[in-house]
Amino acid sequence: MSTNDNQLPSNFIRQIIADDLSNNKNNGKVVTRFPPEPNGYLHIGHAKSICLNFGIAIENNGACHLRFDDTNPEKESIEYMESIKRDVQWLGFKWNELCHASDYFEPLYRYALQLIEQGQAYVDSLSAEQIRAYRGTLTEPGKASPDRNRSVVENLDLFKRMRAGEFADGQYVLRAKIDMASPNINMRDPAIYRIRRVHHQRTGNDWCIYPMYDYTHCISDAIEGITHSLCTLEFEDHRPLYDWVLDQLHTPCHPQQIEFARLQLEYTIVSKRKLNQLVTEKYVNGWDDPRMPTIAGLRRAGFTPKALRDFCERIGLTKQNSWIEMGVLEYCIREDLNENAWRAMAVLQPLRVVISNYPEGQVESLEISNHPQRHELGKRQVPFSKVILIEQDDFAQIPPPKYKRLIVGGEVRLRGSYVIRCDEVIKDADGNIIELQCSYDPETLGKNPEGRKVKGVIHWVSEQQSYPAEVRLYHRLFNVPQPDNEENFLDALNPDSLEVLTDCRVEASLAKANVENRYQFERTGYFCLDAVDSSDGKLVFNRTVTLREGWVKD
RNA sequence: UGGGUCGUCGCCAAGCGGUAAGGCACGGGGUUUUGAUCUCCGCAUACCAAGGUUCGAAUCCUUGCGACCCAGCCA
Repeated sequence: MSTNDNQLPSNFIRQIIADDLSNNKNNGKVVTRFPPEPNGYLHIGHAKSICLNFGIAIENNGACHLRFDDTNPEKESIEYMESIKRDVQWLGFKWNELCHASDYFEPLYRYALQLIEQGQAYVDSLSAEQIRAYRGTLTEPGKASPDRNRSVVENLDLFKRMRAGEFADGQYVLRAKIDMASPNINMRDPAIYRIRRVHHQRTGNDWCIYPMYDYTHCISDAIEGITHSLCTLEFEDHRPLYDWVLDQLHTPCHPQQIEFARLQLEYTIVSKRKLNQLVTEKYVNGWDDPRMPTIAGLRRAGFTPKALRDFCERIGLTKQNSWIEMGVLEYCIREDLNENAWRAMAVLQPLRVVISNYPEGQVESLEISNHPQRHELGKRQVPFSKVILIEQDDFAQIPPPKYKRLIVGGEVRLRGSYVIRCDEVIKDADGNIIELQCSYDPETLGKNPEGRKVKGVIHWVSEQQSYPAEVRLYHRLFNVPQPDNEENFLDALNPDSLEVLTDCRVEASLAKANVENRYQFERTGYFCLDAVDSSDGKLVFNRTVTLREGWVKD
């Protein structure tokens, strides 16, 4: 699909690519890559990168690779790889090639030999602590390791023996020989290979040395013919090293690294380490807990791929560190769901209403539209009877100002049904309201009553013809806009982020609800069936997002 | 004077020397059998600050100020 790019919002990366194309750089090709390390689940910050990389490729008739940056087997797993593939596909993207940094372990090794032969890499016997001490500080230059001038022959021998497994983990490291006095600390002879006897999820025990990110990433990009290597701002300082490696090795192509600001969303975190901690220490129920900002969590909560893609386009792309308000994400999902979700009625906290003048035992089938604007979505039958359930909040003995729901002696419209009047409140011995005695106006089905205006409309279900359900209301996971800035982000956790309602009743049509569908429970929000905890006999709904609130009672 | 990057509305963000787009949020009208949706209107004489160049500066120059990133054998 090619896109008319003057319809897409301009951003600095689109401009760079347009310029490159007009200069026929890379022979007019655009190849990008999304390169996650498989050490956790993807989150909404990754969604931004996915939409960027795949989007750029689609817009320019180019290609985008999914590449696993799997050079640190200690933290990586097949489970994470599978989840990443699933999430990228669910977001609606197809990779042109599925790659792994580990596919290149052999060429990477040969390139390292070349660097050594060129006198641009050496085997160092300093310990990690010593290397840190030799590196200097932000304001002071580093100093050379005693091994820095080891001969090429000796370096070659040692590096080959590193690979052969003759040395213990940590005993040696291969370092690029650049500049120990560079003001850019990344250029002070960075380590590019370490000895680590760890089973690799793909290469097994073939290797006991593993290449480091800075050395691997640029070469992987070059091998794959990537034209634009898009990454986040913290790698700006690494670009000189990215370019240095490729310059020494004379690779067939030299991709351009371009950095952009990572997504920061208010009231949430996108640090993999911290998300991992929430899961392993059971602050949430897994990576796909609907409160998590992971793709899996958002999916389970009922977010749609379309809404997430729209969000990623709306937030823009710059080099400015910025915080996106939750309102933007909520707007995106509401916009999609408002248009596409089927309407239904569900009473979350039921209050029994007996319609005294309605015939005992009669059940009427009312036909109600599945969508108020999109009539092509059809209608459904909703049973009405003498005893119905309404929301406790929709009745008030002492109404707050501007209240337009049910009050004693007042009238209200039952959505898609009749107008009822509340005649009497029934209470138990403790004074709790347990039932309302109401009467209905048989002349008000499908038409307004004569001579009076009924302002309020409330939802309802028939007591007998409704189904029990559990409804989970999710609130923000954190109480502060920027939990990452707290001393301890766990202190900012919202203890009430999960609210479980177990006495809900949903209209009959929802008994056939399926996981793929999204529903608007009229007047309360957007919901979907929980993909994990629902079963044939049990309905569990997750609230994706509330409806926009135009009126909030005190 | 360690290096790198960034400062345009409450939050994002266009703008690339010709006189401040757009979105979200917010406020106010209208429609509505969802306090939803939809719709109309309003919302920066002003672009971190101060100088300078120019007929003309958010855009160019100078000097300040502020914020973020970097001292893993993580990515």
